[in-house]
Amino acid sequence: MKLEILTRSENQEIQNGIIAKIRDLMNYKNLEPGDKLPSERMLSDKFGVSRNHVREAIQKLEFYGLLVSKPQSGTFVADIGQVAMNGMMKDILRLEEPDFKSLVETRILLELKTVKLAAKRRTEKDLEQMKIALDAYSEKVNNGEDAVQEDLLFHLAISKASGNSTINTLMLIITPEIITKFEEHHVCDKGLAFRGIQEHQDIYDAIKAQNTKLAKDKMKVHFKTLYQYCYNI
Amino acid sequence: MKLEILTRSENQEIQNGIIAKIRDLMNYKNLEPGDKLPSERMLSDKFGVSRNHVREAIQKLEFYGLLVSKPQSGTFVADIGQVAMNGMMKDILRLEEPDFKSLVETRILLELKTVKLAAKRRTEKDLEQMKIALDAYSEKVNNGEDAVQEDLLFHLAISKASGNSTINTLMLIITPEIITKFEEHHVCDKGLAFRGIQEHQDIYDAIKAQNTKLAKDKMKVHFKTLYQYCYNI
DNA sequence: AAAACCAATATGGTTAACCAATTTAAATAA
DNA sequence: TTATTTAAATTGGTTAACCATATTGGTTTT
Repeated sequence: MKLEILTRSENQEIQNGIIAKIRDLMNYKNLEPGDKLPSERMLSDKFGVSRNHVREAIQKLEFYGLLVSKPQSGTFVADIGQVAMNGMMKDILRLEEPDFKSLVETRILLELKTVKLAAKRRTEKDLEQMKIALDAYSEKVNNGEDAVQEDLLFHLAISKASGNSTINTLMLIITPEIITKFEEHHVCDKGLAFRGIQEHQDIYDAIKAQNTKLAKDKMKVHFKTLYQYCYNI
Repeated sequence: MKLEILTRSENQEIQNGIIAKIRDLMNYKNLEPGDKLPSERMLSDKFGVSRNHVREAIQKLEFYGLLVSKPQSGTFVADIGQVAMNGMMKDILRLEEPDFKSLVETRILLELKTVKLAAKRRTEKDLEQMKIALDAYSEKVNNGEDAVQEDLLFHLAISKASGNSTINTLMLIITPEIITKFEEHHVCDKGLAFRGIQEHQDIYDAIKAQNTKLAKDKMKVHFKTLYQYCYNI
């Protein structure tokens, strides 16, 4: 419970500590792109932490594209200059848990653009998938059940229809957070859900008709309540 | 070299395989939100893979918010329904390496909105940071050096000034990929870079003046060349 | 002197053993 | 029978040992 959160943030702290030490080392040694980092064992020894922690820190930096590990060879500085390296390190270290408002704001701005792309590029198969998600949502709502998941799945189907794999990935990253926060803040009441059926249908129709402007407008309507909620919190 | 990529994609494959097996197990056992997954040892035994692989797969699913691990207790299905669970699992398994076009497209749509937020919310400290990044860029370009990193750092400073932590995180995720692809595709020639100085200055001035519309327009100008390049590739 | 070869070393990745804490259930007391 | 205590088993996390291979330095051969 509370301990779990504590240890988790503690872990985050020591991992960030290691990342900071790696950054300092890279600056001190003036490591340039392509240069090799000391081995994981040396780093764990020098920093006085376990090799696993070093590995995890390196993997995180690898995720952000700052390092590249080659098996049986070493870990290398990615092809990114020292300035960008320091700047991104700083950002990564200051990464905070995204707040609800910024999540919703980002989702809205992403989806308003995504729905236009979807209307432009959707294939027949995309339409099928969206229809399935739409029906699943309607059924849940009509049965008086909670339908937050089906709601988000419909929106994910749209992002997939946008034909933009990056957007799809980003939506995938923020969606679970949104679901969690939605349920925390009790965003979706029954009335909202019922209205949602028609709104979803409108969006679907606009995408099917490949009417980009209408699709965006309908999405705007759909987000109206959420938008107000977001800016009054 | 090529082997490295091969083994990497192989790893990806077995990890995806494990994720698929976890999904099947969850469906077969009808696991609901809050239910406990079999222990890592049991899973590694049942699937015939090492416990580390199971752990990594679980951690990936944890990153996407589908599972929650509690120390000395177990791994639990997140508070997300079976429908959403299956949908997201499917998406995660089909995650592909983002292509250049979708990366650029996403960056443009994100930044056109971000710059407006930045113009609205920027603090004095944000301005300072942006100025530093701006000067660093100018200096590199005037010295005839490559300035892709400094360019991106300026844009990251904008996203930070937007006051939206989620956008900042997403930008942070796609930036390294963009840098890499830029250098692969040789997007930035000298002429472009020189023009970039004035364009950056214009954007900075607009943000400083808190003129949201102007800021967006100047950003559009800045992206014009990139935009064309992106849609003619 | 230069090139080719080989063994020794160093490296990231993998597997197995270990730990602290939590959960479970059995034993005991009421 | 029920409530309480306690000990054993289970769990995710951590540490240490192990593996296959790329790299390196020296040796030999041409």
